[in-house]
Amino acid sequence: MTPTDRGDSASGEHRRRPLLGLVLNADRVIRSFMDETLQEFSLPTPEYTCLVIIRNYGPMSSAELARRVFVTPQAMGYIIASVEQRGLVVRHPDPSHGRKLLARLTPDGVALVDACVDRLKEVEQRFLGALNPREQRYFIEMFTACVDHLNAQRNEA
Amino acid sequence: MTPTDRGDSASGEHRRRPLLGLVLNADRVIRSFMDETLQEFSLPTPEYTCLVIIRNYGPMSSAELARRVFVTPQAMGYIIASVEQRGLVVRHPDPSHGRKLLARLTPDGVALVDACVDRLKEVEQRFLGALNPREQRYFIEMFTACVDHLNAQRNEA
DNA sequence: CCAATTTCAGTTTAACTGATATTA
DNA sequence: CTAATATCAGTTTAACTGAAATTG
Repeated sequence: MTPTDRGDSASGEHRRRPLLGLVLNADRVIRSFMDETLQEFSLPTPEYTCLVIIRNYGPMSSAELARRVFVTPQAMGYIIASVEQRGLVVRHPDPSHGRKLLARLTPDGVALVDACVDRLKEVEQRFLGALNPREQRYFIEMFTACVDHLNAQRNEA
Repeated sequence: MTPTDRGDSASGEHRRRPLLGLVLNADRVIRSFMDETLQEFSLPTPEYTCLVIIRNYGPMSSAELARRVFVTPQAMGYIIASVEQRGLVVRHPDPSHGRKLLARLTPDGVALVDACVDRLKEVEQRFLGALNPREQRYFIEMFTACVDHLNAQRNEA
Protein backbone atom coordinates (compact mmCIF):
# COMPACT_ATOMS: atom_id res chain seq x y z
CA MET A 1 0.00 0.00 0.00
CA THR A 2 1.40 3.38 -0.97
CA PRO A 3 1.66 6.39 1.37
CA THR A 4 -0.94 8.19 -0.72
CA ASP A 5 -3.54 5.44 -0.92
CA ARG A 6 -7.18 6.30 -0.44
CA GLY A 7 -8.47 3.11 1.09
CA ASP A 8 -8.81 1.40 -2.26
CA SER A 9 -6.11 -1.21 -1.94
CA ALA A 10 -6.40 -4.30 -4.09
CA SER A 11 -8.22 -7.35 -2.79
CA GLY A 12 -6.35 -9.45 -0.26
CA GLU A 13 -3.96 -6.66 0.63
CA HIS A 14 -4.67 -4.68 3.78
CA ARG A 15 -3.16 -2.66 6.61
CA ARG A 16 -2.53 -4.09 10.06
CA ARG A 17 -5.94 -4.28 11.67
CA PRO A 18 -6.48 -2.06 14.72
CA LEU A 19 -6.84 -4.03 17.95
CA LEU A 20 -10.10 -2.31 18.82
CA GLY A 21 -11.57 -3.48 15.54
CA LEU A 22 -10.48 -7.01 16.41
CA VAL A 23 -12.26 -6.85 19.75
CA LEU A 24 -15.41 -5.46 18.13
CA ASN A 25 -15.29 -8.13 15.47
CA ALA A 26 -14.66 -10.86 18.03
CA ASP A 27 -17.56 -9.63 20.12
CA ARG A 28 -19.93 -9.65 17.19
CA VAL A 29 -19.05 -13.15 16.00
CA ILE A 30 -18.94 -14.56 19.52
CA ARG A 31 -22.24 -12.90 20.34
CA SER A 32 -23.90 -14.50 17.34
CA PHE A 33 -22.59 -17.94 18.39
CA MET A 34 -23.57 -17.32 22.03
CA ASP A 35 -27.06 -16.06 21.24
CA GLU A 36 -27.59 -19.19 19.20
CA THR A 37 -26.28 -21.51 21.91
CA LEU A 38 -28.06 -19.81 24.81
CA GLN A 39 -31.32 -19.92 22.91
CA GLU A 40 -31.34 -23.66 23.65
CA PHE A 41 -31.74 -22.59 27.29
CA SER A 42 -34.16 -19.75 26.44
CA LEU A 43 -31.65 -17.44 28.13
CA PRO A 44 -30.85 -14.05 26.55
CA THR A 45 -27.13 -13.23 26.59
CA PRO A 46 -27.46 -10.19 28.90
CA GLU A 47 -29.20 -12.41 31.46
CA TYR A 48 -26.54 -15.08 31.11
CA THR A 49 -23.87 -12.43 31.65
CA CYS A 50 -25.55 -11.30 34.84
CA LEU A 51 -25.89 -14.86 36.17
CA VAL A 52 -22.32 -15.86 35.36
CA ILE A 53 -20.98 -12.80 37.18
CA ILE A 54 -22.88 -13.74 40.33
CA ARG A 55 -21.62 -17.29 39.87
CA ASN A 56 -18.04 -16.07 39.69
CA TYR A 57 -18.03 -13.27 42.25
CA GLY A 58 -20.82 -14.21 44.65
CA PRO A 59 -24.07 -12.42 45.59
CA MET A 60 -24.27 -8.74 44.79
CA SER A 61 -26.75 -5.92 44.31
CA SER A 62 -28.24 -4.83 41.00
CA ALA A 63 -26.30 -1.57 41.25
CA GLU A 64 -23.01 -3.45 41.72
CA LEU A 65 -23.76 -5.66 38.73
CA ALA A 66 -24.55 -2.58 36.67
CA ARG A 67 -21.21 -1.02 37.55
CA ARG A 68 -19.39 -4.24 36.71
CA VAL A 69 -20.80 -4.55 33.18
CA PHE A 70 -21.04 -0.79 32.55
CA VAL A 71 -24.78 -0.46 32.05
CA THR A 72 -27.11 1.91 33.89
CA PRO A 73 -28.77 0.67 37.10
CA GLN A 74 -32.11 0.89 35.27
CA ALA A 75 -30.96 -1.47 32.52
CA MET A 76 -29.65 -3.97 35.05
CA GLY A 77 -32.92 -3.62 36.98
CA TYR A 78 -34.80 -5.14 34.06
CA ILE A 79 -32.29 -7.96 33.63
CA ILE A 80 -32.27 -8.91 37.30
CA ALA A 81 -36.08 -8.70 37.50
CA SER A 82 -36.33 -11.15 34.62
CA VAL A 83 -34.02 -13.78 36.12
CA GLU A 84 -35.66 -13.28 39.52
CA GLN A 85 -39.12 -13.87 38.06
CA ARG A 86 -37.79 -17.04 36.47
CA GLY A 87 -36.57 -18.28 39.85
CA LEU A 88 -32.89 -18.24 38.91
CA VAL A 89 -31.97 -15.75 41.63
CA VAL A 90 -33.53 -14.61 44.89
CA ARG A 91 -32.99 -11.22 46.46
CA HIS A 92 -32.81 -10.37 50.15
CA PRO A 93 -32.05 -7.06 51.86
CA ASP A 94 -28.44 -6.63 52.89
CA PRO A 95 -28.69 -5.94 56.66
CA SER A 96 -25.46 -3.94 56.69
CA HIS A 97 -26.42 -1.51 53.92
CA GLY A 98 -29.18 0.87 52.89
CA ARG A 99 -31.80 -0.25 50.44
CA LYS A 100 -29.47 -2.79 48.85
CA LEU A 101 -30.95 -6.11 47.73
CA LEU A 102 -28.36 -8.89 47.41
CA ALA A 103 -29.08 -11.23 44.50
CA ARG A 104 -28.02 -14.84 45.07
CA LEU A 105 -28.31 -17.76 42.65
CA THR A 106 -30.91 -20.41 43.46
CA PRO A 107 -29.99 -24.09 42.95
CA ASP A 108 -31.88 -23.84 39.64
CA GLY A 109 -29.83 -20.77 38.75
CA VAL A 110 -26.53 -22.51 39.55
CA ALA A 111 -27.57 -25.56 37.52
CA LEU A 112 -28.57 -23.46 34.53
CA VAL A 113 -25.52 -21.24 34.47
CA ASP A 114 -23.20 -24.23 34.87
CA ALA A 115 -24.95 -26.03 32.02
CA CYS A 116 -24.53 -22.93 29.85
CA VAL A 117 -20.86 -22.50 30.73
CA ASP A 118 -20.30 -26.13 29.85
CA ARG A 119 -22.13 -25.88 26.55
CA LEU A 120 -20.34 -22.64 25.70
CA LYS A 121 -16.97 -24.34 26.10
CA GLU A 122 -17.55 -25.64 22.58
CA VAL A 123 -17.90 -22.09 21.28
CA GLU A 124 -14.82 -21.12 23.28
CA GLN A 125 -12.86 -23.88 21.60
CA ARG A 126 -13.99 -22.77 18.16
CA PHE A 127 -12.38 -19.44 19.01
CA LEU A 128 -9.28 -20.77 20.74
CA GLY A 129 -8.91 -23.60 18.22
CA ALA A 130 -6.39 -21.50 16.32
CA LEU A 131 -3.95 -21.85 19.23
CA ASN A 132 -2.19 -24.79 20.86
CA PRO A 133 -2.94 -25.47 24.56
CA ARG A 134 0.12 -23.62 25.78
CA GLU A 135 -0.73 -20.58 23.67
CA GLN A 136 -4.33 -20.76 24.87
CA ARG A 137 -3.29 -20.48 28.50
CA TYR A 138 -0.91 -17.63 27.75
CA PHE A 139 -3.52 -15.82 25.64
CA ILE A 140 -6.19 -16.03 28.35
CA GLU A 141 -3.70 -14.83 30.93
CA MET A 142 -2.79 -11.78 28.85
CA PHE A 143 -6.40 -11.07 27.96
CA THR A 144 -7.40 -11.19 31.62
CA ALA A 145 -4.62 -8.78 32.50
CA CYS A 146 -5.76 -6.32 29.80
CA VAL A 147 -9.42 -6.44 30.80
CA ASP A 148 -8.60 -5.99 34.47
CA HIS A 149 -6.30 -3.11 33.60
CA LEU A 150 -9.01 -1.35 31.59
CA ASN A 151 -11.69 -2.06 34.20
CA ALA A 152 -9.50 -0.52 36.87
CA GLN A 153 -9.15 2.67 34.83
CA ARG A 154 -12.87 2.92 34.19
CA ASN A 155 -13.65 2.48 37.85
CA GLU A 156 -11.17 5.20 38.80
CA ALA A 157 -13.35 7.80 37.08
CA MET B 1 -14.42 -22.72 46.84
CA THR B 2 -15.98 -26.03 47.82
CA PRO B 3 -17.47 -28.56 45.40
CA THR B 4 -20.92 -27.83 46.83
CA ASP B 5 -20.81 -24.04 46.63
CA ARG B 6 -23.85 -22.20 45.36
CA GLY B 7 -22.23 -19.17 43.84
CA ASP B 8 -21.89 -17.40 47.13
CA SER B 9 -18.13 -17.40 47.49
CA ALA B 10 -16.57 -14.80 49.74
CA SER B 11 -15.51 -11.45 48.34
CA GLY B 12 -12.28 -11.46 46.37
CA GLU B 13 -12.38 -15.20 45.79
CA HIS B 14 -13.73 -16.41 42.46
CA ARG B 15 -13.56 -19.15 39.82
CA ARG B 16 -11.48 -18.88 36.66
CA ARG B 17 -13.43 -16.53 34.40
CA PRO B 18 -14.76 -17.99 31.16
CA LEU B 19 -13.04 -16.57 28.09
CA LEU B 20 -16.32 -15.63 26.48
CA GLY B 21 -17.18 -13.53 29.50
CA LEU B 22 -13.83 -11.80 29.14
CA VAL B 23 -14.54 -10.95 25.51
CA LEU B 24 -18.02 -9.65 26.35
CA ASN B 25 -16.61 -7.61 29.20
CA ALA B 26 -13.80 -6.27 27.03
CA ASP B 27 -16.27 -5.32 24.34
CA ARG B 28 -18.50 -3.45 26.74
CA VAL B 29 -15.71 -1.46 28.36
CA ILE B 30 -13.99 -0.76 25.06
CA ARG B 31 -17.29 0.23 23.48
CA SER B 32 -17.93 2.74 26.26
CA PHE B 33 -14.45 4.25 25.72
CA MET B 34 -14.87 4.21 21.93
CA ASP B 35 -18.35 5.74 21.95
CA GLU B 36 -16.97 8.53 24.10
CA THR B 37 -13.94 9.11 21.88
CA LEU B 38 -15.81 8.90 18.57
CA GLN B 39 -18.39 11.35 19.83
CA GLU B 40 -15.70 14.01 19.41
CA PHE B 41 -16.03 13.26 15.68
CA SER B 42 -19.83 12.92 15.81
CA LEU B 43 -19.32 9.42 14.45
CA PRO B 44 -21.38 6.52 15.84
CA THR B 45 -19.31 3.36 16.45
CA PRO B 46 -21.17 1.22 13.84
CA GLU B 47 -20.38 3.85 11.23
CA TYR B 48 -16.74 4.01 12.28
CA THR B 49 -16.57 0.21 12.05
CA CYS B 50 -17.90 0.31 8.51
CA LEU B 51 -15.44 3.03 7.45
CA VAL B 52 -12.42 1.36 9.01
CA ILE B 53 -13.20 -1.91 7.21
CA ILE B 54 -13.28 -0.14 3.84
CA ARG B 55 -10.06 1.60 4.85
CA ASN B 56 -8.41 -1.74 5.59
CA TYR B 57 -9.79 -3.93 2.84
CA GLY B 58 -10.64 -1.51 0.04
CA PRO B 59 -13.96 -0.61 -1.62
CA MET B 60 -16.77 -3.11 -1.19
CA SER B 61 -20.53 -3.44 -1.43
CA SER B 62 -22.98 -2.99 1.42
CA ALA B 63 -23.76 -6.71 1.27
CA GLU B 64 -20.07 -7.60 1.61
CA LEU B 65 -19.69 -5.25 4.57
CA ALA B 66 -22.76 -6.83 6.16
CA ARG B 67 -21.28 -10.30 5.85
CA ARG B 68 -18.00 -9.15 7.29
CA VAL B 69 -19.47 -7.72 10.48
CA PHE B 70 -22.34 -10.23 10.73
CA VAL B 71 -25.28 -7.89 10.47
CA THR B 72 -28.17 -8.13 8.02
CA PRO B 73 -27.85 -6.33 4.67
CA GLN B 74 -30.69 -4.08 5.76
CA ALA B 75 -28.86 -2.96 8.90
CA MET B 76 -25.72 -2.23 6.89
CA GLY B 77 -27.86 -0.40 4.34
CA TYR B 78 -28.77 2.21 6.95
CA ILE B 79 -25.17 2.57 8.11
CA ILE B 80 -23.76 3.00 4.61
CA ALA B 81 -26.57 5.41 3.68
CA SER B 82 -25.65 7.56 6.66
CA VAL B 83 -21.94 7.81 5.86
CA GLU B 84 -22.75 8.33 2.17
CA GLN B 85 -25.09 11.21 3.00
CA ARG B 86 -22.30 12.72 5.07
CA GLY B 87 -19.94 12.55 2.11
CA LEU B 88 -17.53 10.08 3.72
CA VAL B 89 -18.05 7.46 1.03
CA VAL B 90 -19.29 7.47 -2.56
CA ARG B 91 -20.91 4.52 -4.28
CA HIS B 92 -20.62 3.55 -7.92
CA PRO B 93 -21.99 0.50 -9.74
CA ASP B 94 -19.55 -2.36 -10.13
CA PRO B 95 -19.50 -2.98 -13.89
CA SER B 96 -18.52 -6.62 -13.47
CA HIS B 97 -21.37 -7.55 -11.14
CA GLY B 98 -25.13 -7.36 -10.87
CA ARG B 99 -26.69 -4.56 -8.90
CA LYS B 100 -23.66 -4.19 -6.68
CA LEU B 101 -22.68 -0.69 -5.57
CA LEU B 102 -19.03 -0.39 -4.53
CA ALA B 103 -18.53 2.00 -1.61
CA ARG B 104 -15.22 3.87 -1.68
CA LEU B 105 -13.90 6.35 0.89
CA THR B 106 -13.77 9.99 -0.16
CA PRO B 107 -10.74 12.08 0.84
CA ASP B 108 -12.89 13.41 3.70
CA GLY B 109 -13.69 9.84 4.69
CA VAL B 110 -10.02 8.81 4.67
CA ALA B 111 -9.08 11.86 6.73
CA LEU B 112 -11.81 11.23 9.28
CA VAL B 113 -11.19 7.51 9.74
CA ASP B 114 -7.43 8.08 10.03
CA ALA B 115 -7.98 10.78 12.64
CA CYS B 116 -10.23 8.39 14.57
CA VAL B 117 -7.77 5.50 14.36
CA ASP B 118 -5.04 7.80 15.64
CA ARG B 119 -7.16 9.10 18.50
CA LEU B 120 -8.27 5.58 19.39
CA LYS B 121 -4.66 4.45 19.76
CA GLU B 122 -4.85 6.05 23.20
CA VAL B 123 -7.78 3.82 24.12
CA GLU B 124 -5.91 0.85 22.66
CA GLN B 125 -2.94 1.60 24.88
CA ARG B 126 -5.14 1.83 27.94
CA PHE B 127 -6.13 -1.75 27.18
CA LEU B 128 -2.71 -3.04 26.15
CA GLY B 129 -0.97 -1.07 28.89
CA ALA B 130 -0.99 -4.18 31.06
CA LEU B 131 1.50 -5.82 28.68
CA ASN B 132 5.06 -5.03 27.63
CA PRO B 133 5.70 -4.30 23.92
CA ARG B 134 6.78 -7.84 23.13
CA GLU B 135 3.70 -9.28 24.81
CA GLN B 136 1.52 -6.77 23.00
CA ARG B 137 2.73 -7.97 19.60
CA TYR B 138 2.29 -11.61 20.58
CA PHE B 139 -1.15 -10.96 22.04
CA ILE B 140 -2.41 -9.17 18.90
CA GLU B 141 -0.99 -11.94 16.73
CA MET B 142 -2.83 -14.62 18.71
CA PHE B 143 -6.01 -12.58 18.87
CA THR B 144 -5.96 -12.06 15.10
CA ALA B 145 -5.52 -15.80 14.57
CA CYS B 146 -8.49 -16.59 16.84
CA VAL B 147 -10.81 -14.05 15.21
CA ASP B 148 -9.85 -15.22 11.70
CA HIS B 149 -10.39 -18.82 12.76
CA LEU B 150 -13.87 -18.09 14.10
CA ASN B 151 -14.77 -15.92 11.11
CA ALA B 152 -13.80 -18.72 8.77
CA GLN B 153 -16.14 -21.11 10.57
CA ARG B 154 -19.02 -18.68 10.51
CA ASN B 155 -18.58 -18.11 6.82
CA GLU B 156 -18.58 -21.85 6.12
CA ALA B 157 -22.20 -22.10 7.23
C1' DC C 1 -30.50 16.41 54.54
C1' DC C 2 -27.59 13.26 51.98
C1' DA C 3 -26.08 9.41 49.32
C1' DA C 4 -26.96 4.95 47.41
C1' DT C 5 -30.31 1.89 45.60
C1' DT C 6 -34.40 0.62 43.46
C1' DT C 7 -38.05 1.26 40.28
C1' DC C 8 -41.63 3.61 37.21
C1' DA C 9 -42.12 5.84 32.71
C1' DG C 10 -40.90 7.22 28.30
C1' DT C 11 -37.16 7.48 24.59
C1' DT C 12 -33.46 6.07 21.50
C1' DT C 13 -30.08 3.18 19.15
C1' DA C 14 -29.24 -0.41 16.47
C1' DA C 15 -30.27 -4.37 15.44
C1' DC C 16 -34.06 -7.58 13.48
C1' DT C 17 -37.86 -9.89 9.86
C1' DG C 18 -40.72 -9.53 5.86
C1' DA C 19 -41.58 -7.97 1.32
C1' DT C 20 -40.40 -5.84 -3.15
C1' DA C 21 -37.58 -4.17 -7.07
C1' DT C 22 -33.57 -4.51 -9.98
C1' DT C 23 -30.16 -6.76 -12.78
C1' DA C 24 -26.48 -10.07 -14.63
C1' DC D 1 -35.73 -18.40 -13.76
C1' DT D 2 -32.31 -17.77 -10.41
C1' DA D 3 -29.28 -15.57 -7.38
C1' DA D 4 -27.33 -11.50 -5.45
C1' DT D 5 -28.05 -6.89 -4.19
C1' DA D 6 -30.45 -2.97 -2.66
C1' DT D 7 -34.14 -0.82 -0.26
C1' DC D 8 -38.92 0.19 1.78
C1' DA D 9 -41.65 -0.78 5.89
C1' DG D 10 -42.60 -2.31 10.35
C1' DT D 11 -40.86 -4.74 14.70
C1' DT D 12 -37.93 -5.97 18.57
C1' DT D 13 -34.04 -5.97 21.75
C1' DA D 14 -31.53 -3.70 24.84
C1' DA D 15 -29.75 -0.04 25.92
C1' DC D 16 -30.66 5.03 27.30
C1' DT D 17 -32.53 9.58 30.26
C1' DG D 18 -35.59 11.58 33.60
C1' DA D 19 -38.05 11.38 37.82
C1' DA D 20 -39.67 9.58 42.16
C1' DA D 21 -39.68 6.54 46.33
C1' DT D 22 -37.02 4.14 50.04
C1' DT D 23 -33.67 3.76 53.62
C1' DG D 24 -29.47 4.05 56.69
